[in-house]
Amino acid sequence: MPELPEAETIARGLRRTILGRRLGPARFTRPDILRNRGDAPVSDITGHRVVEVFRRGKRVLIKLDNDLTLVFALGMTGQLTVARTDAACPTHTHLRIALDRGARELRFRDVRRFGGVWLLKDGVTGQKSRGRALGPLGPEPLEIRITQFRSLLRRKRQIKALLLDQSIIAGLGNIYCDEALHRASIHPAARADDLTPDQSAALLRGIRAVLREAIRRGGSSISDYRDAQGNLGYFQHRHRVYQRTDQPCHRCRTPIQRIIVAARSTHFCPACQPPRV
DNA sequence: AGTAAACTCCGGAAGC
DNA sequence: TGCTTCCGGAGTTTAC
Repeated sequence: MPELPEAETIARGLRRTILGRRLGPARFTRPDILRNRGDAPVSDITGHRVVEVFRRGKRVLIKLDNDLTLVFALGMTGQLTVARTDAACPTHTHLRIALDRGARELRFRDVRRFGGVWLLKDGVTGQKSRGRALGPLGPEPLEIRITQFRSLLRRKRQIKALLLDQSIIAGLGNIYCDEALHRASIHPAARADDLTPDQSAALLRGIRAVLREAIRRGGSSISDYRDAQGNLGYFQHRHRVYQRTDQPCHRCRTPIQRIIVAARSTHFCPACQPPRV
């Protein structure tokens, strides 16, 4: 499921393929995949150039030269790809935007439709209308400082629930939460405000390390994830706990356990990540 | 107020 | 073959 590294990989791929290109008309196969109404008619993107492609949290943003920004939330099964227009179009493709006078197109596909598209006016910094497209969104884990991170942890909630909360810190989902907590040797159900300063620092290091390595390997393809070229990621082969139930911990050989934390399936090593100090 | 849990969306996979 | 159940990102609702 697309989290920060997958969104980053897609954004980088799109930057290579559509930056500076002019968009043609958009065609919605599922009009309700456009989640906002009234910011601007979709026809306003036609004929405008892509001036910026970037990521915020788990979302991919495409900014145009007329200050309109397309925001893509990938949900669980979202795919954002560039393909030749004459190539077979898979089912559940909800939006197609022509490129290069129609030779190629940008395709948004989302089998379960937990994702969506927003068209925002005045860019993203124009705060006003961004509404559900982006906010409320916490700071970026790859940019946050340790003092700020520690202050985010001053709550009684379970640490994993906190990390999953996009309004606290942006971009982490189930996979990278589990992986980061394992790297930091912290139990996923530990109370955030029980972590020692050393544990908090280890956790931020774990988050950064796992995100950077996942980005380097093009993200994790668990079910539907593909990059902008339609390729699989490679990081799923490097997972140390996620979906490794009953397999040996890479550090101590203890079988990885699966429990439910924050209503999410949660994988951890009972020896390396003890419940209490 | 802060936190947690339940419910909603959706469709594919797995189990019976 | 045909049910039923599970899963999950994220918003909303309900309950402590």
